Amino acid sequence: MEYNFRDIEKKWQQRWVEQKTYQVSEKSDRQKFYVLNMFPYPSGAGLHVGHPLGYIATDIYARFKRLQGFNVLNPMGYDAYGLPAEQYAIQTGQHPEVTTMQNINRYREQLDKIGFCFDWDREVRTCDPGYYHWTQWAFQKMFNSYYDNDLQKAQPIEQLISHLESKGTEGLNVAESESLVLTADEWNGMDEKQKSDTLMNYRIAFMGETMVNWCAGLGTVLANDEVVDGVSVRGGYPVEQKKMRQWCLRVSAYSQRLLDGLDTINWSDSIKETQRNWIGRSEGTEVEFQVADSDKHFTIFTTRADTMFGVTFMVLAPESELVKELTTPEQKAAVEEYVKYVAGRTERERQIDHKVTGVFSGSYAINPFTGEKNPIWISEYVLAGYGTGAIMAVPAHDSRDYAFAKHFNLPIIPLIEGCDVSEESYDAKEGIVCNSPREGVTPYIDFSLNGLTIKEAIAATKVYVKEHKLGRVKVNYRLRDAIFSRQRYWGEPFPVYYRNGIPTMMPEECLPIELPEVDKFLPTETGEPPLGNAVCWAWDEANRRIVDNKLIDNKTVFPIELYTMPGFAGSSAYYLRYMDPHNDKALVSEEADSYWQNVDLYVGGSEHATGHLIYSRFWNKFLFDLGISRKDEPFQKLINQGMIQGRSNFVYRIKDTNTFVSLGLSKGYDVTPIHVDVNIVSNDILDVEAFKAWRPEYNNAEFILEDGKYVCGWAIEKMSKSMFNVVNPDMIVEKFGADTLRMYEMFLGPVEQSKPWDTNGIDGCHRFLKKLWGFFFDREGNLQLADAEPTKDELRSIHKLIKKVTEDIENFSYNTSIAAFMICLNELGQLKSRNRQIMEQFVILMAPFTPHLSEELYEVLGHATSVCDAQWPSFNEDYLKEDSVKMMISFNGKARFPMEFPADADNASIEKAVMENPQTAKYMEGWVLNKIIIVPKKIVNVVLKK
RNA sequence: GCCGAAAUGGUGGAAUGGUAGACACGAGGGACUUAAAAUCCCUUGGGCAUAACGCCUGUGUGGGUUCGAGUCCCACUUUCGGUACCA
Repeated sequence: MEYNFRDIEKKWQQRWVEQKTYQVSEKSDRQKFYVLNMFPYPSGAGLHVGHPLGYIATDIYARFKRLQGFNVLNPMGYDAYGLPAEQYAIQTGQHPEVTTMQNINRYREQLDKIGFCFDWDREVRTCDPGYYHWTQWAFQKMFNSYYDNDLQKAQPIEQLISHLESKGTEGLNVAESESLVLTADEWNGMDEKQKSDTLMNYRIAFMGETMVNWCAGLGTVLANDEVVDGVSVRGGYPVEQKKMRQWCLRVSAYSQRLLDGLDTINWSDSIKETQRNWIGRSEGTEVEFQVADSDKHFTIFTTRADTMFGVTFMVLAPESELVKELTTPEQKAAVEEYVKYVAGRTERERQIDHKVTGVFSGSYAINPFTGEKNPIWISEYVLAGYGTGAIMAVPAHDSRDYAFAKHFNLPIIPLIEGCDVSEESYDAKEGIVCNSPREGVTPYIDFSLNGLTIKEAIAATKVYVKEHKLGRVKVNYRLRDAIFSRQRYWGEPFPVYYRNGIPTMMPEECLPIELPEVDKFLPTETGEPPLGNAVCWAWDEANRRIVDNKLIDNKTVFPIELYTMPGFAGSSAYYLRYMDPHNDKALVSEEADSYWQNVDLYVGGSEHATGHLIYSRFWNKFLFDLGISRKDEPFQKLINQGMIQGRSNFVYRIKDTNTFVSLGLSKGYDVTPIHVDVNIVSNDILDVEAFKAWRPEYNNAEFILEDGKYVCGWAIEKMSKSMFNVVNPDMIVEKFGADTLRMYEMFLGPVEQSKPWDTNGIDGCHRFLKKLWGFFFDREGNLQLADAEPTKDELRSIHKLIKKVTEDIENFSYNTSIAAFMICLNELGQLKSRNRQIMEQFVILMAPFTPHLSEELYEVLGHATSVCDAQWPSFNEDYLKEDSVKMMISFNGKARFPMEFPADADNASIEKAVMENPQTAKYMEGWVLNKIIIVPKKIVNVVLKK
């Protein structure tokens, strides 16, 4: 009887739904296990074979854990807000909700065919009001919180307000945009608007006037991780820097906790390292510089405090507030022109050419160590957003300062003994300090670094600076606050209205504030975001509801925020929502949260390292501070599945003809390689007739064949429609079945590794499943199992498998456990085994990989319950013991011949047997025995000397 | 530039410091069949042999540690990710 995978898979998929096999509840005595995939954005193109890779890996682990007795949560949902749906809406007028729902349905259809054990009752969609209710809610909580640096924790804003009321900013150690100094009287004397503006300096969700990545092509601002190489990740439009009023999240407040938390979680070193770099902690010193002939002063940040004596000029960022202040009247025109030039440069231009540009401000700063007057320059190589936006330049020991000094002919003072700075700067942090101060120069201060190592010099300078109140030790982080508003339609609306220009939160009980309908998805004619097109988008404060715009009177009816939230808003806490997805009273109930805790295993691509995986950790830490989330870190273990690349095929057309020449013969011709649809190529052999039918222009194509076949070339490229190398999982399921697809995707190689999809090898897995089927049934369909007690050989074979598969699944080494299945089945085949007990264990071991087939065979074996509720077999070491062991005899490390010994042979008897073996004498000729090294069950190495 | 990962047959990939190339694909040969499909068996890193199934060589390159190195150490080359005027 044939292995009819179509009927089997259909039958079990139906039964799983009917019997709610995958429904889980937190009301369980069993230990919990939470596995999670990064939920997909449902794109219009549907799933290709690369998408399910991570889902299958997770599914196998989830099923394995369930068989081991855990109560496993394995949910799935959709990250449904996003740009592509909106772009499509702008082009076609189709509402993004309509296309999004279509795409979701298509995804679901495709996912259902692969046989996942998702609990679909827990599905979430970020665009669902019941879901984004809690996104809005969290935003309001962030608005109403500030970050206390002493407690390292978010606190209610009311506490800060009462502090300001009684003490002003005195004794305040909190995360802030800029450090303000206020007395209690000053605070109490402020009007409502001033107070609101001041609090924005402290709120965790705040409105700030900041430099943003403005993408004109998309008509919106973007977060740093959404910009790569100066262009937008989506669409590749140029991005420029622009100062705009935006909602921001004070992610930077959590920098240290985000850094420290990395040590407590089980993620790959490379991802942790990427996050550490992104957070970019740097310990340094802030030093005050007095401006010459003026009472003005400013602060710089440096990690090289040891180089104070080598400063020859100062540099300000062109966007710095200091520029205006320090420019002298004579230089005003030149500086203004330069600032204008820099403003006109896009991010991309700045990144591509590092041109040395700059202008002199006219002012000088007094070096507190040397007393020298250093000219203050303005240059784009200093960034406004990092440190203080001002630096001290030490051209001898910083390559950027060096290039600048060379270009503008500024002095260069070497500070390390023996370093040569005639051609380039000496950036290394090694050597002995000299010229600090220089010989022959009257010391300005009583302080010398000469003779110290750089490390010592940095430490000594820090102490000096602190003691003499010249500055302070400071830790800087590269991590920036996240820009949290987007000028788009298809996102979560802000639950905020403007009460006389003051951003005001709508009452918590009124959430969710639903996304209004608009007739156009483009910005309004006056340049407002798309929500400006909404007719019904005003807040009636008294009646606490949304009303028509026309009613706005700014007395009782006020305008509502037109911005929407960015993509990461909805994806930051979705793992909590899965625990309790239908709760309309809370993000997650205490009961569900304390049972499920956090995600034990998270699987997704490493491209989210500096985006989602930072935001999510931040968001979770905030909720942890609020007592909502139980764990400080949301994802305990992270596996980054590799990308599935495409394997493209090429045909070779001889130039200016319609003749195609096979790969092996193409060298003799002048040919153009042309991508050909991989679906009409099999094992690199082109289906010539299908090719002719593929495109009209190939109707009358001619071919030069080799051995009667047309062999195609191939290359590994990104999987994309334009390369004709997209392989769809539905087609594979249709042809080979879901179990084969699941198995083959895992057989391709380690989950974490990127690899090309090659349909060619799938036959091997399919054949294996057919073979397994053949173990149960003969040609006529009669069950051919024996009820006998298993033999020793059978037991050894299956227990070897149990051991291997159990260990491999724990290590996500799925490809090797599949190999083990194949080996075991071959062994059982050689033993002519049809033992019922053995096969039952085999079927259970296979269940995570091939759930449909395992269910069917489990039923055939006479079980009325699902194989999901079977018990994972445990192995017995006793069965693994062999009667005899084969060992390789080697001489001086070179393997020579094998010998067999009784399993319990001791070293002495092995040595004796080896030395008595006639072959040994041959290899020992001309040598003297030195020693014999015996590696149990592996090798006997006879070490010889002359 | 900096950080990270990797490099093994025609291909995907296996190898707690212990017979390198498991398992699979592909390829070649054979069996069954009128034929094809399906299935099964044999061979398959390279070279030299094939009278003697034996010898040599082989995991990016060059060194080192070790009785023994794909694996550990040092230097280099290449590839792929990430990141970048972050002071």
